Amino acid sequence: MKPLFHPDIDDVAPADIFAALADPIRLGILVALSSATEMDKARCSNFVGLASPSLLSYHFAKLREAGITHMRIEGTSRYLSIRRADLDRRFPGLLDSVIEAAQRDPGLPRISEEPATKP
Amino acid sequence: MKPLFHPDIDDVAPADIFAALADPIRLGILVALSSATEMDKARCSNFVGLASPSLLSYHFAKLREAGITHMRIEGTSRYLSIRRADLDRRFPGLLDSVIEAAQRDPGLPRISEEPATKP
DNA sequence: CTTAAAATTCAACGATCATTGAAATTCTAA
DNA sequence: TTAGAATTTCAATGATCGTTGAATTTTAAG
Repeated sequence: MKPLFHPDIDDVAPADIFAALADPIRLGILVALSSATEMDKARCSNFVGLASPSLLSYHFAKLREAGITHMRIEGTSRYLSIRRADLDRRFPGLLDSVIEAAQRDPGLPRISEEPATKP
Repeated sequence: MKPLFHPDIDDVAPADIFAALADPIRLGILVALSSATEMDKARCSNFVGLASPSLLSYHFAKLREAGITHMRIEGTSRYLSIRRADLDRRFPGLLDSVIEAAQRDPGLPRISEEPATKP
């Protein structure tokens, strides 16, 4: 289980960021992440509904390798977070306007609320 | 000479914008355009130096079809401008932070000053 | 040890991309 | 009318992309 690669934020070029944002599924992930207060909502397995596990893995890697997200491994699970401090320092204002734009896009795939209660 | 296609700004999805921005040459065009006060600087022929004419044409079309730029035909020349009002209304704050990020990117191709004096 | 859950890896596919260079277009000016 | 400048179009290229499904890895739990 090799440690995951996360680029130094200063090595990230604007074009790399935009390439990572140029996909509806990845924007959907970002939007979901941006309103994930509880930790459960940031667990990768909670993003099924956006795409198949295999495809999700691909998109998670794109976001991570572009410096947008951080991924932490815990047991068999992975937890995602936005690298907000890094991004805000390097690209001031960008993340907020990106999220705001994406949030209002009716075309984005969304995660259904209510992870289903276990009776 | 068919009139150029410019998408309605409301038909432009965030992912389309980011796809158009995911290229260093196009970011270079955007940066140059953003500081083009005089009209001469917005003429397409002033962007040689960024790429070959044929390649420039390709990138101009990408920016235009994504709703980022407007292109006006005048004789054999074309003049470019950023659709700032449209973009600011639809994606508040986005354009400014994009340009700011791109401007500071040392990796972007840039247009040389001084169009060469003719002695 | 066996099983199950979570996630990644891999090979394959068609689609789109950026780039090149040659040919065609469109307009202006001599 | 011809010559030239500005720009686009076209075909070809190799590269990368998003997607699928099957196989694999990794870890925790019975």
